Amino acid sequence: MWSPSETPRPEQPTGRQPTVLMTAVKAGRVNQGRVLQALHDLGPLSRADLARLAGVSRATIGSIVQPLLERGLLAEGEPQRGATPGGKPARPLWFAPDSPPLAAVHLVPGWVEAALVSADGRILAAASGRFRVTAPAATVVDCVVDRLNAVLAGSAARALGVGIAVGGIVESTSGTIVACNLMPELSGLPLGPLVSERVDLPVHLDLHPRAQAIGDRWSGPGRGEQSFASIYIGEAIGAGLFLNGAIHCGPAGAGGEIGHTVVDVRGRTCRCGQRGCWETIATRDWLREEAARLRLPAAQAMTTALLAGLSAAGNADAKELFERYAHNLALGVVNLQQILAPGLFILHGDVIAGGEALRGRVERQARSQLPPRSAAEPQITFGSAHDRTTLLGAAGLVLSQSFPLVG
Amino acid sequence: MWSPSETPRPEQPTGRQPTVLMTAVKAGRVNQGRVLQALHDLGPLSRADLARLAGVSRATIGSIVQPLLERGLLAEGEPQRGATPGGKPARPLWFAPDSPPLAAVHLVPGWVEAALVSADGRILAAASGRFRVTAPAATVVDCVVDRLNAVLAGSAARALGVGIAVGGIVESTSGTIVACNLMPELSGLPLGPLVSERVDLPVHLDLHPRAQAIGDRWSGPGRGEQSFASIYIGEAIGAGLFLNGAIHCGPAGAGGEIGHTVVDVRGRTCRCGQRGCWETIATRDWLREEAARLRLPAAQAMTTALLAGLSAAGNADAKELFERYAHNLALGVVNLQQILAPGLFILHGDVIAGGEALRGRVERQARSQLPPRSAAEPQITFGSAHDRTTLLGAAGLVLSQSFPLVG
DNA sequence: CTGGGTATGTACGGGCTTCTGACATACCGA
DNA sequence: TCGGTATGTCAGAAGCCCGTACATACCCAG
Repeated sequence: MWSPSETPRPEQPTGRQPTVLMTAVKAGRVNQGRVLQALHDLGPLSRADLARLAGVSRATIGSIVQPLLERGLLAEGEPQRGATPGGKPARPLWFAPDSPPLAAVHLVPGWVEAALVSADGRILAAASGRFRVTAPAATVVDCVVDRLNAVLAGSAARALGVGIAVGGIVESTSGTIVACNLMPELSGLPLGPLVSERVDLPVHLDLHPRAQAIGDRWSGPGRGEQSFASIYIGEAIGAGLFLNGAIHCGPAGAGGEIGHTVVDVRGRTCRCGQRGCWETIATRDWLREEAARLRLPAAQAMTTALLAGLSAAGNADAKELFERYAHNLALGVVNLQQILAPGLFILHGDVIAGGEALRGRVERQARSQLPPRSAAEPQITFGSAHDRTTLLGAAGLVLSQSFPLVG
Repeated sequence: MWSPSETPRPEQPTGRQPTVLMTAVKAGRVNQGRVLQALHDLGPLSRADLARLAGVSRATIGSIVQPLLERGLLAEGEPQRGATPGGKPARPLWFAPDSPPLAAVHLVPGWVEAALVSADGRILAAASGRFRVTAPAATVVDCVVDRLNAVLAGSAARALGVGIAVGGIVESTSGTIVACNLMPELSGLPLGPLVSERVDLPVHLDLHPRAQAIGDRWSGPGRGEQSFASIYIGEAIGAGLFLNGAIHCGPAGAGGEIGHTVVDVRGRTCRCGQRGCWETIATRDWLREEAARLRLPAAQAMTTALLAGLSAAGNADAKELFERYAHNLALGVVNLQQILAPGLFILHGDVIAGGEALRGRVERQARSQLPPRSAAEPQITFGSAHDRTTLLGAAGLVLSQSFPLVG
């Protein structure tokens, strides 16, 4: 039961994308999505609150919310007194504790993690497993389905669907892994349909940084934000761009390859073949090389946490390197801000260990590098340390697909 | 009668953006916009064609189109025989020759151009004027209104509205010019409301590169494209980003400042204070400096056309510089492609004079700099030489605002 | 000249959604 | 016990899209 929910119509007179019209029922789904989003953004709200928020009548909100209550996705909380005396107390709406859960998978080279997530973002069950990077595709699929079945077994209610986040290049419309540098066996694998058939649930496949961005939006620092960039800085660098209320996705799932934007055209050669990619000066590898050059202690095991410690302890070389690393990180942020002006940048991965010392430095650097005329100063935030964001985002993929926010 | 058409609701419980819901009538407007877009993309189409294109019944298209016919925006053409024999000949729909026109203004330092544009993108009348860059704001407003009245007088039908494209930083929601480096007198000027009051028409103000992108979309190489970047390369560099069927606009109208993204962090200092902005190696100024360094003939008046000529004539230095310039241009394109993957890049401004020789070089350079795994190779196109695109785009602003394509 | 075939445009009822106004409900305080 | 106030709901109306059926217009074969 493979269901990308929007199968492209088979034949079009021209080669371009079809013109798609708005329908009453589509409008209804969009509105349901907007209400869910508002609840996620602002916490439990009564129908009256939602009506004021959207500028519509309470009756309208009632009719939008009704199907969600009947499906068991939402539930009414205890009546609560408002600030003003008098009046009927409002019954806040919130995600039902026993709502149909969402299944999520995070697949990276050699490792897979599956989880069952409640609609309000709590992880109900989790299971993970390792596999050989060189394992054949079938083994990987088995591993994914195994872990998925393990977490699905823990729930009496049938899950709404499965979201899969993959590190690599994917085509989300067909659910196919186009390429995966570190697991070449998976290239061309239609993982979405395969898993969908085995677990008999709709499956949504997408890029890891994009899922991460959705996770930030649903239950991270991006909550309630209209635009932000969610950047992963680890062995590689990628970004999920949330722009004007929707995750950005180029043709065939491209985009977000911010790690391979050139910032130092005469710099060192990147493994992608280009010179001076951001990755060459902003990943841990760069940090360790520079640390070794400066003969810092434990250079080969250098982390942002260690460096922050050395810097705070007064090591001049470490201090300089720390500042330079912040500068390098800020470079990519600044470029993105100039182009898209998301305003908010949520950093994940290795940098998080650098803590407030690093965050503040990056933010200061970024702001000083931007022209003062910029209306809103960009804000830098770190994701949470125990990084379940991607997993939550994978779950959010299911909701995003079920309730599209934009027509 | 200032009308940004979507005045934000006055008071919200929270500080964030309001939740906005979909309405039947909104859906109707969106569908009207989609139909107009399809017509603009594909030329005159019958109702049956449109129905097939959108996958809906002919009756639906009929009801969508009816109000547009009654408003005089569209008209039925002569019955035309289809390819197959038999059947009632289709009556193609197209923009009415006597449809209500759109007014457009292009305002740059020292110069203003106004035009009356028909709905199908023909320029019906034009007027331009100069003013001193240091002139007070009132003078500039007078100049704009004068030229506007001049072109408006030529039409019996009342115009739908006025679109104004401004080189500078604007806030489109309030119609205010936030800052304008080369005309500091205009900073903070609420040009939109001022003009709207004087000509008694709704006015839509936006950034020059964004208007340019809309122009490309409505009547340029971007026609029918879902995503592309429209880049202006002149004394400065700016970009309008058309992403997934909508023009991208950051908070307060920010974004698109691609000229000040860093590509050569150890390069020369930009006037913005940063080092190695794309502008420092991709504008005409760089070209002339390098030409002078190489002692090329007419270095101080060097243009891409001249350089292309010298290169074709066999001048080795010119050839090398030409290639290097193409490389520099490609740098920005590649970065944008990595981040957003628009797939299509429409270049305007000085570079156009470089002709196919330059276009081909930039495209080749860009493709060679991108990893081969990229699904779709980026395409480079030049705008038309007699560049009326911005003016047409300013007119398109009016339509875009009247018929939003995305709910 | 006539009738079959085909494709276009339109009329009508049905379903879905939101909007408006009115009504029942629930709590507070006098 | 009775106003005052805020919440949630019900019924009717309006707007939009959808499916079907019907009138229209043309070609072509006989």
